[in-house]
Amino acid sequence: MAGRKQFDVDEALQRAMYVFWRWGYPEASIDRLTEGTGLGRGSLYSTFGDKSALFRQSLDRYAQTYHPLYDQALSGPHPNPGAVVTAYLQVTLNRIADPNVPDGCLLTMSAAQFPALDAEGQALVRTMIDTLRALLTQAFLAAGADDQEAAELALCTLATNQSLAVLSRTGFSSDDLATVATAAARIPR
Amino acid sequence: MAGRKQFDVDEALQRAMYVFWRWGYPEASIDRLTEGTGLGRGSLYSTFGDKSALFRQSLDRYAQTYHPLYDQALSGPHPNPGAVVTAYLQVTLNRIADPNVPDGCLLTMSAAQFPALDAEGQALVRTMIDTLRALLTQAFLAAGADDQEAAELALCTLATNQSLAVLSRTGFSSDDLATVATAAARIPR
DNA sequence: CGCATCTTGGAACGATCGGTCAAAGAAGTG
DNA sequence: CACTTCTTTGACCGATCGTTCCAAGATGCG
Repeated sequence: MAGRKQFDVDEALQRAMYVFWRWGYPEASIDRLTEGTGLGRGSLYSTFGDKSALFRQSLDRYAQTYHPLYDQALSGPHPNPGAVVTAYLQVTLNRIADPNVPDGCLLTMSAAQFPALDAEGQALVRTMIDTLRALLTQAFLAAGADDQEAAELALCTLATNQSLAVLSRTGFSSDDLATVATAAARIPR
Repeated sequence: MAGRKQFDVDEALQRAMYVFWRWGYPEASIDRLTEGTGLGRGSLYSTFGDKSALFRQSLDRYAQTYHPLYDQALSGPHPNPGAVVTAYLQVTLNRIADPNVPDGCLLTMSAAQFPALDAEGQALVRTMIDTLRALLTQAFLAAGADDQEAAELALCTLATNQSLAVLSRTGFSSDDLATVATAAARIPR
């Protein structure tokens, strides 16, 4: 049962990402990862390296998949922190369509578990948040905000996104999430 | 080295709470709990029961300690979601004074790791969040908001608190936290 | 076909997990 | 002092952790 790879690396990485997303790094055991990906232990290790490396590749894939949604959501004429609701509800709809997609946000969950990550994981999470913050700041600058406004709006967008992620983890309804996001949209500049 | 209890139960519970707070439930190993509390395994188990029971007692203690800060922060004439900054910065100041106090918020961290908790832990976290939500709603009703406003402001306060907790986990500065909280305070009713 | 190359599944490793238990010793009571 | 009661310490349990490794088998090439 071997010879050439019998699975799609990208698809396996996506499934591994879901496992980390759902369970968090500490509870994403190798057994859960092998079960979630359908790969054997040997394939998993030879393809992605150890658990920490797989986690970092999952974070990378996550950013590549979901960060563009921010640009999209904030590219309108009057971007505001509540615009993340667009991106967020898109993910929510994805989740309803595909029950494999967990609640919340992998990056936010990883940030919450920060002390439980190893040094490399912590460094990557910090970098990703800094990158996202810079990306959001650029979006608000592009929309005409001055430096201070852009910095503040970027921070509030980040904060709104994180709270939506945490709220959804404990089963708050889409209506509640939308309420929070639209309230954030009313923050006056 | 025995006879009568040689430690203060309340103090031990407080230290155990810090361990869960810092590491999260899955990474709060019994070894870390014994080290953090200074108790032996036998004392820990005979006093508090198993790990899950100790976690729930830690959550209870957390609520008893920190939920009154919300009442305090929102008891003024014009409460708003940003008023949580008062409570939050108080905790931050506590943390600076006592380095044992971890970053973030135990309840928010537990919510983020929701799927990693057992059934009893999940039920307790949900109950605590519902209780907090009701508590906040009451505070806004008492301040003269109508039902819909009170519900919305309570939700936003909860959301702001959660984002402050997550942001602080990755080392965001007190200034950044204050920016988020004061922005939330400007949400118009 | 013969051979080298690679993948696969699963056995096995030491470490650590949560949890239990018994021996040892301190305190209270008479 | 004798005796009971309770706490503490640390060894120990089976299960699971992350990781390594190898035999078995499938593929591609000459």
